[in-house]
Amino acid sequence: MELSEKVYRIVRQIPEGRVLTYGDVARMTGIRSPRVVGIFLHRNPDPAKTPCHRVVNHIGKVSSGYAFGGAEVQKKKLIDEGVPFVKDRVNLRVSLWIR
DNA sequence: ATTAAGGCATGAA
DNA sequence: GTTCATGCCTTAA
Repeated sequence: MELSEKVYRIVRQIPEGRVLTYGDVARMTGIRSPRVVGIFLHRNPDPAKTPCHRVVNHIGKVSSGYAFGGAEVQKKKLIDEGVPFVKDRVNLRVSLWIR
């Protein structure tokens, strides 16, 4: 199985209103580099099954390039799901999905 | 089967 | 808050 599928699996398991960082996803998938995760999410995103909009960088800000249409959409979706945005940033302490 | 290139987030000072 | 440097995986020929 390609690691990319693993990444998507994890992302799919992210509950609504919660987010993860690329680094966390990388660790869960066993990838040694978080950048690969970002590449996967940007390259082969499955809009219907892969909520890549729930993946943000370790600062809580949405990463560059959004497969669904734009970072604004991603931000809006997150807010819509109940993720509090504070000045274009998410409170990872609160919204970060833990296991 | 191998080589080559591309593209992205993290950590530390 | 900023800047610098790094490694890794996928796809294509």
